[in-house]
Amino acid sequence: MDTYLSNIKLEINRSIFLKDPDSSELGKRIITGAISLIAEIGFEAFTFKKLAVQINSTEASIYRYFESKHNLLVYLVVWYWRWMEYRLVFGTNNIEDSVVRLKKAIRILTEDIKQDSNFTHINEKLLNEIVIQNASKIYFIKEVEKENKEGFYLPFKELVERVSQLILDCNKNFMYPHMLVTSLIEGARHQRFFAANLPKLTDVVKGEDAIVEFYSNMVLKTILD
Amino acid sequence: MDTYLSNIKLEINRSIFLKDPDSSELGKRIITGAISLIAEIGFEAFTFKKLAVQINSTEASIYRYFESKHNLLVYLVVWYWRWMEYRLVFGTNNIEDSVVRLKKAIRILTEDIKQDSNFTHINEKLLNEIVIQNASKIYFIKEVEKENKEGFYLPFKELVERVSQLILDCNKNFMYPHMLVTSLIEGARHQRFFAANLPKLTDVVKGEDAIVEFYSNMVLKTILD
DNA sequence: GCTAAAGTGATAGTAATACTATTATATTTG
DNA sequence: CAAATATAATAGTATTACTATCACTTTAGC
Repeated sequence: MDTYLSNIKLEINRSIFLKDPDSSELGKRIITGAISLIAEIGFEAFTFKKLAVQINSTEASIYRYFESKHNLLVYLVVWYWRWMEYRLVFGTNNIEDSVVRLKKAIRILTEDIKQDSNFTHINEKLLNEIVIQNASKIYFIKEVEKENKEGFYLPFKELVERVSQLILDCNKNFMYPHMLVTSLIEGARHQRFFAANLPKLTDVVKGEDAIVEFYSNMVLKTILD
Repeated sequence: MDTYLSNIKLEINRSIFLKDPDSSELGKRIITGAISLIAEIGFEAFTFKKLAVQINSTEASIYRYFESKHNLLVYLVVWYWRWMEYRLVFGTNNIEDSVVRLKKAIRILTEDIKQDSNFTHINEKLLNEIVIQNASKIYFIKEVEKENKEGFYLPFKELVERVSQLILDCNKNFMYPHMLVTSLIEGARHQRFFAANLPKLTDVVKGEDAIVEFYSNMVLKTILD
């Protein structure tokens, strides 16, 4: 198991929030509370009013941090991708062999998430569940172009670009690295959702992690001749 | 180009609607109008009130067909997967060679959608856009278990099962056919969305259809040794 | 051709949602 | 200690996602 640095603060694009939730005690309670409440009742039923009750604050106070519940979700998803990128860079550092490095990267991106205690007010396991169910809701909207211009998808794009480079390190002639990486990252999360909720749509194998196994195999066979 | 049968009626699970929209003139106007309005303003901004104005009817009348806008979306998506299955069965019929048949199936599932005039009140090109942006919203919800029991996801599951069988026809030992098929079907639609809105997440190649090419190659390399 | 039933339209109403605005009271900072 | 800032408390608004009622019209069965 890798050991990470303690007390990292991940940088989040300032246009996502009105006031940095990481800059105050209330801000952190908003994030902690939002993660637990969205995981519990789902994003559709989640409201700032309910969150305010849960964290003993008020709707108006939460609106000083985020202009909408949509933007709060964007914040959580963006934080998640920055965290993934951090895990990826940390976990693939100093691996010389490009294929070994890519395999490690795929494992990091597709494995099940356990608790990570480096970011005290964020429950990564619950956040992972939230991302699995809701990540695509931040871009499958009419306002995608506008939010793209504001940089909301940059962390995801940068993660995809980084992994694409790892693929090109293995086969510099491979033509579709980005397609492969997005298929891998989104696909793996969907498989976890299907395994838990719609098992006929996936192939659950007892014991070892079929999802990591499947995507490792898929990527390597696709890029190598 | 294949020629299909005319005037097919696709069977839709009765629990999705209150009254079959295919059984009346108003019902068909609701479907036609919903497709054009959702494509235009997006599912989030879409309301029965706005739809009523567009089709010169009333909110209450639409509620006699669908109990919620969510269920109307389910209807559209379910219709789409039944239509895809129809295209698949029709298009792979009488192909003896299992690899040739699978390649044809992949093309049918991943190619860009042109107009299909067999279902007069449904604009398949617009419906395809709606499915690309909104299909996952019918299952990424807290009520997934309940809606699964009502059979809302059956058409998608049956399509996935059918393609999984085509894969097993090529390699009966392949362990993860469902994972591969869902990665393929969802992935191809996401790539089209990325190509149009977030091009850094995909690899657009001018001229031929990179998406069909990529997924054909991915599937065949993954299943064959 | 009449009656009953079903379909549709018109209108009204409600609880909840997603905010905005205002004022008062704490807390922090210089 | 004063000034600025953060938060709480409260109220209010437009919209949404429905539900309910009643009247009118079309259709179907006898």
